[in-house]
Amino acid sequence: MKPTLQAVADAVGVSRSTVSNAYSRPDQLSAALRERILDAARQLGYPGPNPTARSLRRGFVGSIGVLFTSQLSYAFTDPFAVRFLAGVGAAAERHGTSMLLVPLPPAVTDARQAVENAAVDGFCVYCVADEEWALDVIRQRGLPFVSTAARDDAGPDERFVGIDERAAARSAAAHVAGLGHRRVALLADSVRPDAPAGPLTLTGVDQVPHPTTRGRLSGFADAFAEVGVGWAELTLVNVPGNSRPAAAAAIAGLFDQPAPPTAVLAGSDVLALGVLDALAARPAHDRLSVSVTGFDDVPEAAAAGLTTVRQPAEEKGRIAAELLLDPPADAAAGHVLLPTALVVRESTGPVPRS
Amino acid sequence: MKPTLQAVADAVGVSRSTVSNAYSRPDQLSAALRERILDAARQLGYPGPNPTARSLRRGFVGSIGVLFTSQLSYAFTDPFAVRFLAGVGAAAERHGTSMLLVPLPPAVTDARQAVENAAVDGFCVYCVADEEWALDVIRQRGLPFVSTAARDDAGPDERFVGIDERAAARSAAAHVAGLGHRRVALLADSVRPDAPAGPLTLTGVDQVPHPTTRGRLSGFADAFAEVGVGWAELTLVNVPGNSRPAAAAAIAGLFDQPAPPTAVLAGSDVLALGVLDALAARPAHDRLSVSVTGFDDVPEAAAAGLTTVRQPAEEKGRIAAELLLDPPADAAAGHVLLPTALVVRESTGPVPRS
DNA sequence: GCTAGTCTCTGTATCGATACAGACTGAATC
DNA sequence: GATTCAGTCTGTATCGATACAGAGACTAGC
Repeated sequence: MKPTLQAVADAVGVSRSTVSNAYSRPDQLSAALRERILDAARQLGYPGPNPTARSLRRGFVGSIGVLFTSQLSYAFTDPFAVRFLAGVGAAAERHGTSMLLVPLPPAVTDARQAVENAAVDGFCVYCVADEEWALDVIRQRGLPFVSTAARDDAGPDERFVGIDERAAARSAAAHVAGLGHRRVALLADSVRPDAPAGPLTLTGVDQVPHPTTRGRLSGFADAFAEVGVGWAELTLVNVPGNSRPAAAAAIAGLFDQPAPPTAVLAGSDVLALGVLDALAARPAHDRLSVSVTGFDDVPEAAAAGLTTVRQPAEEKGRIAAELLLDPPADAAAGHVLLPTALVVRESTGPVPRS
Repeated sequence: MKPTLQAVADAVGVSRSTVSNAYSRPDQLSAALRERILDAARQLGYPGPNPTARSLRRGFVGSIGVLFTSQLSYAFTDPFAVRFLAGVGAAAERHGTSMLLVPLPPAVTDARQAVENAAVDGFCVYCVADEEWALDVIRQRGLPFVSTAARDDAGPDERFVGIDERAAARSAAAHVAGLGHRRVALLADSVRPDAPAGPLTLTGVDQVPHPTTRGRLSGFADAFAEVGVGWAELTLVNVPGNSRPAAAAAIAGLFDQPAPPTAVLAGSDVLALGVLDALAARPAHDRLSVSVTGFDDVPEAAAAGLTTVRQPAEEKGRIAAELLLDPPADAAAGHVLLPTALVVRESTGPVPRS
């Protein structure tokens, strides 16, 4: 058994408080005694104050949780998520705070427990799918958090960093619409919680529970409504999970239909790259005639010539962590909107005449 | 103030133990009482057992630390490190364990503290630079750990997962030597703790403190010794920090010398890609005539046509976490050597005649 | 009717530290 | 010589839970 503070105190013949002070408040005792104590501690093999006990007594932990409302493994697969993490890490580094990555089991009950058990001082919630339950747990625990999705029911003191999803998505769709495309597929991750992969019919975009996805799909719809293409005429495709293979699989059947889409608007670059993968496996005709857009502008998008919407990834993470670690006094400053930009590359072009 | 277990116990009129059992050991009380307790807890807004207090009492935390002996920000910049993390994450996910990423301040004293204060049950130490001090702290704390660098002074029960660095590096160097190269530069991160960027003279490879770097440089040297090129004839170049720009900057001056190297062997893909960046900024002649090899085989290496040594990144992370989370009974099984393979691409070719 | 055994629930000790009020000492001030 | 004060150190209460031994009540078995 490792010795405790008490053991060191006994060895030196001082009180426990004094040993504690030797570690945590050196100004509270003479330098000589402090040296004697640290020497004795070394000699006994005392590992230093127990971090858990310290946290309990002090009332804070010194680490923040990062929550991905999807399998943790996905987080490392999506370059955007990785850049986001890098941003959080940079801010954490500056504050001397650690980051706890909490994997969420698939079953909601277990996932709730995971969030309940996380020893952290607050959460950065990176929103992928439906995370309302996670926010509930965090609120219940009374912990502060920063979300990356704008939610209507957000309380006044709930912090947020993100983009105007709807306007950003609209810019991409307007570009595609401007190129003449009218038969269009919209591709998104987890449109509905338990929907299967592939085409999905919804009466309206308001049926999409996740605010980020809903925002992007709304933006897409806006731009097409403007050129006379209604929601019902757009093909909505669900992908369960934000990964290239999943997107490729979900979209595959679409191009064999009688009147296939001439453009695919994806809710993320990872999905869009999956679409390009699927197209690459098809005859050259398809490959060249279908326009594809993504969202995020990850490094791979540039390499693939993907038209996409750029949003600042690292900054998003950095700001999320900073909003969490030193909250602005002004509530309005707790709500940060980042700029986006449409990046046009080779993956979009005019509708081919056929 | 949030209510505690005691508050719930008082409200229901039972003992604290019983409330605790309602959460942690449902089989210890009747279903009816349990429901009553949980109801009361809901009503009072009790956030559930405090994770810190629970950890203290139970004696374990339920999370493992991942230590990068470099700025945490770098970890997200190196695709190999990201894949490693993904592997750790996958294993952690299966075990229901969280991952704590601990940023290390530049000053060693502060860094030691960071490791001392981390509330974790053990560490995966991803080795980049010198981390002997970190291992000391971990040993002092009596925590288990898994290292990715083979060290000579490792105790019998110290776990390890890695590759035969020397043999792997040798295979790359032998390939380059076989192509006829004799004027060669070796590029590595943090060859010596405080050495500046650029060429560095060492009397021998044994002067390199970090075991991984030493292993790789030894392997490079082995292959060239075999074709009659001694250590003194090789140009050793130090890069402070494992990043593309740092590598590009460190190597830049080399090609303006009278007899520039015809090949550069880098200790990692990130460094090698930096060398390619530097070459891309030079006249076509240089670009085409210098052979470059990397190490790791990150996805970007394939895209860049980089000849490199492949090692399984995710598996390394996964196995590291598994060795930590359920240690093999047999000590020998705690020492895992992964396979490597030389991947020849376009970045290496015969020495140009000039 | 008595002993055993099972279910529930309680009470006390404990995990390992930090906070805070106060005691003591010796020097400086008037 | 009394007062003040800074500098050190101690003692007790506390952070919020879980472990474990054991007390009662109740059912079974003989």
